[in-house]
Amino acid sequence: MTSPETEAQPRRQDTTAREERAHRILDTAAELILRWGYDKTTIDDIARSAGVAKGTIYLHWKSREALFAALLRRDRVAMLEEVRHALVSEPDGATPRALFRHLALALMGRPLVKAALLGDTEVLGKLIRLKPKVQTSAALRSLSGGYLRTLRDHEAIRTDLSPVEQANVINATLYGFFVITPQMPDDHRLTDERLAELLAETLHRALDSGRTLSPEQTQAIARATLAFLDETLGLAKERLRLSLSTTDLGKDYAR
Amino acid sequence: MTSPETEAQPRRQDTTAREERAHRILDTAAELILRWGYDKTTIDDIARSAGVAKGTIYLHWKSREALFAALLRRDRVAMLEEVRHALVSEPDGATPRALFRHLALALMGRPLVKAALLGDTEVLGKLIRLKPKVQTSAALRSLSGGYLRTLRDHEAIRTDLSPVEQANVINATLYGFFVITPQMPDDHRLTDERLAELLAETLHRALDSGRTLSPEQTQAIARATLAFLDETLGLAKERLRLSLSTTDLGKDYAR
DNA sequence: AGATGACCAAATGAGCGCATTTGGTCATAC
DNA sequence: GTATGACCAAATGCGCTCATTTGGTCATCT
Repeated sequence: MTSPETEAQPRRQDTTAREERAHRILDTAAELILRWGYDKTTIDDIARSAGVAKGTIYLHWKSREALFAALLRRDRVAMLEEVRHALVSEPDGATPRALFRHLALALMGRPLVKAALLGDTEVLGKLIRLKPKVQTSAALRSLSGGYLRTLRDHEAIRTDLSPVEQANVINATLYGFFVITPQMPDDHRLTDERLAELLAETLHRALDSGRTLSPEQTQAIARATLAFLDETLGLAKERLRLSLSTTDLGKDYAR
Repeated sequence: MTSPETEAQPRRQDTTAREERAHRILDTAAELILRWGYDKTTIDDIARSAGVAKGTIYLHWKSREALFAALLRRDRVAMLEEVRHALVSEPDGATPRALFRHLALALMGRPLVKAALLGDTEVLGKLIRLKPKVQTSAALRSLSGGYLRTLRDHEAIRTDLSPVEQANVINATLYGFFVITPQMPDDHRLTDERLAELLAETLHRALDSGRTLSPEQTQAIARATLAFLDETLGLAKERLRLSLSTTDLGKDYAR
């Protein structure tokens, strides 16, 4: 017997090849959106550049918007993984400071994520212009939530500032460094590494409690930091999965 | 003898009344530009609201653009004077930290100066859109120049960061606090006073050398801080004077 | 002289028609 | 089942017109 439809997995041809194609399409989309911006990047362009027919793209995503959502999400996951990798290789261990530094550095190398964070209409065009709502995504929310509290509980950061105040400082500083960079006069421009270092140091000085931590506490902080990162990463991965799965061409991409 | 034209001052009627009228016009312009934005605020509107004829406005400024330049400059001078006043009344004396705090607070109360600083096209419209050049005005330049060096020389601020790096930190942080504020979710919003305090403290921690200064050094810092402020203020006043003098309807308003 | 507002050239903006493009579908081919 | 591209309704962009508005001037009045 051939047992035609009792397959657990709905048999689809070469799942790997499908995924590869999806990524190829996203690669092309990334290239085009960075060159021409969202508004001027058409599905036809992407299909042609990726060497597939237009219809094929709609076998992967239900709309143009969904494709770009997937693109953004993929980039975000890649960035977070990059951060995670750098963080575990960090000699000092996973300190908040190291987290900020690697996060900043990774962000600078991801123009798409950066554009999304800054709400850059130049690149993201109407994708943003029409919904400037959810920008401050769940990431920062959850950051100002759980992680900050944990750091406070361990007295790794100051307790004389409320979590809301600390979130403001973090947001503002992070944001400021990214907005100001491209518009500094040439003779004031620093390397990405230096900027990331300065940003991390500024936040460190702004928030650090200054007290010397016991090895146990340091360990706990490192664990919490990685846990926070993994949580964020997991969430981002889940979102990405939704954006890539064929079965579920969900219509919700709230960033 | 009536000595008709040997008067030293070219006799013009009631200089005071003229100035008052100029300010009344600027007041109306300020109100209108904040309500409707630069693009939608017409000379006719201003004239009508200020109770003068359109021609009269052109007795004060040679163009619409010149009028708004005067407006910006007047606001900047007022803001700097406000800062100066707050700074000399400061119990701690004129520390850089107090300077930043008062500057931030004053800035928050001056939507026009803030809009100019942030390049807010919503308010300033084409006035900015056409010349996004000179934005980072001479103020910040001279700040990163003379004043920072003085602070370094007195070892009031760290010497392990270059002036350029310090300028980046200051710019980014300042900028970040202002950009992020309006777009924070409601439950994360702080008062202007608290924000200014946080900003000043963040910069203080980021830049301060941490060493205890002798009374003489403190004095020197205070003097330098006030001197810097006065220098900036003097420059701003000079610019404003050019924007208000009838004799010289100069065409240069490079911010 | 100082102030005014009618006046004008230029800019702006709304509306319209038309050609092209674009996102998305689906009958067809493999 | 999978991929394709011809196909279509809708959107976009462009050129144009026409009416209104607007910045700026200047003859006139005070």
